[in-house]
Amino acid sequence: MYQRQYLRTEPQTTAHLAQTMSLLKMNNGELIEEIERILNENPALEKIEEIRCPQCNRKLFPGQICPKCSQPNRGDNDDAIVFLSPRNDFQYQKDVLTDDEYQMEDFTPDTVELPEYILRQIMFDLTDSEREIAAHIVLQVDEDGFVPEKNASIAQYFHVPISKVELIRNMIMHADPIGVCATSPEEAMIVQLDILRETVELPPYYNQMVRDHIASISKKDYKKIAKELELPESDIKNAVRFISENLYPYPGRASWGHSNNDQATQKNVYSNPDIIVTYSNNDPGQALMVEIIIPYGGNLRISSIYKNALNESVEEKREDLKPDLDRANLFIKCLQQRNNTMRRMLEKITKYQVEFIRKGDKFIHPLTRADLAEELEVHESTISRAVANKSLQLPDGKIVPLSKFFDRSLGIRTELKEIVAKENQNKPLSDSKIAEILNQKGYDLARRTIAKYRAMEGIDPAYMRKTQYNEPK
DNA sequence: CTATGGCACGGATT
DNA sequence: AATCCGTGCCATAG
Repeated sequence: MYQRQYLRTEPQTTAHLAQTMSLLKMNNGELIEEIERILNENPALEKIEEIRCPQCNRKLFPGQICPKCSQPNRGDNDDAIVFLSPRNDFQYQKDVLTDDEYQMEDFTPDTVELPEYILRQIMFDLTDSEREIAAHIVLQVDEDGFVPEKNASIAQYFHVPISKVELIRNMIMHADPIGVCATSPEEAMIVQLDILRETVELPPYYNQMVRDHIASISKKDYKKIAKELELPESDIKNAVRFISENLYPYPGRASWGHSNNDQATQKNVYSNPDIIVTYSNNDPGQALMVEIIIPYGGNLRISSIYKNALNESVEEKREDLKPDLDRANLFIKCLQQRNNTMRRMLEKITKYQVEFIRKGDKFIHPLTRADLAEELEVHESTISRAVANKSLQLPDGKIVPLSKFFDRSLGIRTELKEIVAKENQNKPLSDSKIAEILNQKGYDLARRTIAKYRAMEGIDPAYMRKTQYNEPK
């Protein structure tokens, strides 16, 4: 049985190989576009609307996991059940920015293109007159991602009720980047919280903290907040950590704090994930469910009409039809290939990184694409492509690039963050001191490297951390 | 003199 | 072959 699977994954022809490779490096957003393109262009391929299991072709309800095919994978991996999920209730935006684009250093939100980018996402849900209003709002967006003009004044300008403007602005704010065109950082962050709530449970007081206490948060005056909300200070600290890790006050910049350390929050990418990891039954004690989202609206098939046409047609016409048929066949095969590779890869990754998924950044194991390639008996570049551009949602709701699983320094960086968080604010640790501590813990690192990690995490140098404390203004 | 950031080199990774 | 990453050296600021 091992044999059979091996044969199925091994490409047979060069055309097969080339197409599989190009499909492999696409994320779901791109894949949808590609499928649409092929559907339009090739009459031999058709889409059937009901959802079927991509492996055994059994009919499924929307969102249902194939009961048959999720089972066999269980044997070789107790920690995670990896399966392909043919959801079509997932709305993908075609032009979401991939993680890599967010990470690119020279990527700056382009003030010319951002408005268009936003408009395209909401265009189809609006009437003509509403589009005009939306355009008016979006075109005013400043480089931080805000539109300060009040709804009331916009309403007056267009002679429409305020509620209508509110509705439209709300739609804009829910588009990517989330919170864009809000009037203030607070408003943007509230919207981001709402969106996060769709996948994660959050205490209700988070909203209040964002709305009323941003000033105190940036001053690190947790006591004041704790007092006003009548909550223990530890809760507040957790909340602040969550807020600073998951929300970004300037939707146009997509980063916290000042522009010089853009790297700091690159991990917060809001787009639809290609893979979703959850605990089965939402119980952290149970196995991980790894859901690889496959974005067909239904399955792809060779069109039966086309098949009949081919059989009934005369000899010379058959010559014309054959290439289409072959291409369609090939495409379907390549998609299966892609799915299979993704599944095999995810099985290994999740097994190897269970601790990281369950317990957090600190427990990440070192892993290189080369190792994985060897184990799966595929070429390194196959893994590279399979990892590229994909995003994965962790059980806690965070969406991270799949490449995070290969981050060599993440473990050390979180260790570093903890050290800094615990340090005495009056005598901050210098880089060399931190290096010493880390060396004692068994990490072999140079002082210079600490400085780099600090910058990555957006932590200020020691002298800055000191003065910050007793300087209110 | 100490702490830190910029530049650049070489080895590993993709 | 291109890119990323850790590190050493040096200039600068306090």
